[in-house]
Amino acid sequence: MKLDRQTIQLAAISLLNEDGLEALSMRTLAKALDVKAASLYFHFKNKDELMEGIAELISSRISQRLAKVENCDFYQLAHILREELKRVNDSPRIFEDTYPFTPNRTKLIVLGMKLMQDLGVDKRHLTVAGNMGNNFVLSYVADEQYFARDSQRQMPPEFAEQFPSPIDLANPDEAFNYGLDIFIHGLQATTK
Amino acid sequence: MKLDRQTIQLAAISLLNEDGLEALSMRTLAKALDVKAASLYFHFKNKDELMEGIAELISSRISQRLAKVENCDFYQLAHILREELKRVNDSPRIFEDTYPFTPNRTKLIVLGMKLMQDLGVDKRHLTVAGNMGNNFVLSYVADEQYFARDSQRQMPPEFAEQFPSPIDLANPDEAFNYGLDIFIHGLQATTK
DNA sequence: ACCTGAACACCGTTCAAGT
DNA sequence: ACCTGAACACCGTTCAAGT
Repeated sequence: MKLDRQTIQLAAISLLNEDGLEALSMRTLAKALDVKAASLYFHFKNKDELMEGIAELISSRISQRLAKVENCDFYQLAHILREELKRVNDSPRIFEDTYPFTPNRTKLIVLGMKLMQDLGVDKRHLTVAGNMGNNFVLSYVADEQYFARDSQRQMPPEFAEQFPSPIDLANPDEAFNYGLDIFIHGLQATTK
Repeated sequence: MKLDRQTIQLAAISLLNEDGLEALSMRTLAKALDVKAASLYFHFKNKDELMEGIAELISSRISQRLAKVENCDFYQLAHILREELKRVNDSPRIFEDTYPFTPNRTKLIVLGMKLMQDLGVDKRHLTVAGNMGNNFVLSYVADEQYFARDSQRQMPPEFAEQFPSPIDLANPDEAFNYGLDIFIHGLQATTK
């Protein structure tokens, strides 16, 4: 078997999409690649570095898609970010768990802050606002994937009664836009 | 040794505050309690149930504090939530990983939604807005605790240059209020 | 240069057995 | 009722050894 970092990362993503993060071990990954676990350590220093590579790979996909968008605004960034995160099961957890300043991720962070500046956000607030926007999308996708996984563990019935037919994760696109609106209007309201 | 769920949960919180979540195993916890790992399974079905108990314990602390506040508004809920989460290292991760509808947590969710309704949020939007508010505080505390842990792994210097002297996690209280303002003003702007 | 066998020090969990 | 010994099936990681 001829391994390289790319094929290992892609195999890892396949496993994630089948069984989720907790089923992804160096051993199951090796087995999927028809290789021994120790071999992976020739290509990655450790599991953390592999996870970092996955986050970076996803970030590069996002960068590539963004490059094709002209006059990209913050809405489009948020939507593309969400879409690409959704393509990899448990990606929000992976992003939370890894070092964020790899090349393509840094590009995204810088772009996000630039687009916020275009929205009128003061320079002193950029890091907080950027973090908050990032956290919003990550948490949103995490909730979506959690919801998709356990259609069982829902709200207890007495609870559900109180909030009938809401715009919720059953209407995920609408709900995402609503959340995004809150954030963007909030940004603008606090900069005026 | 006379064990019960409370003492086990408190010992677990102590370990979290010393070495963080990844150092908390059933075995290290048992050792801290001067007992064997198998004993813990008399009191908790499994590790997940223990984690759920910890989240519920933190939620009960929050409930107790809130009970003493008269005319509680959404700001105060957010601040007390943040403060109590900060008392337990890696608590945001624990909240994300566990079933949310335990008794005291459910009380907090219902209260949060009520306070949002007071703010003028439409009933149809309550679940999304509630989730978003919850995610905001959890992510914020997670970032604070991450920042406090690795004072090393900072922004790379070329990056830091672009954003001089921001209101960021080095001014955590100010930054939290700024983020909270964004959220609340955004809520109000999208309900008008 | 790239992969493996074999080991090390861990995990969560179960369950018959002890008191 | 409450705890333990001993085991099972896993982890991530290392490293001498193979090709």
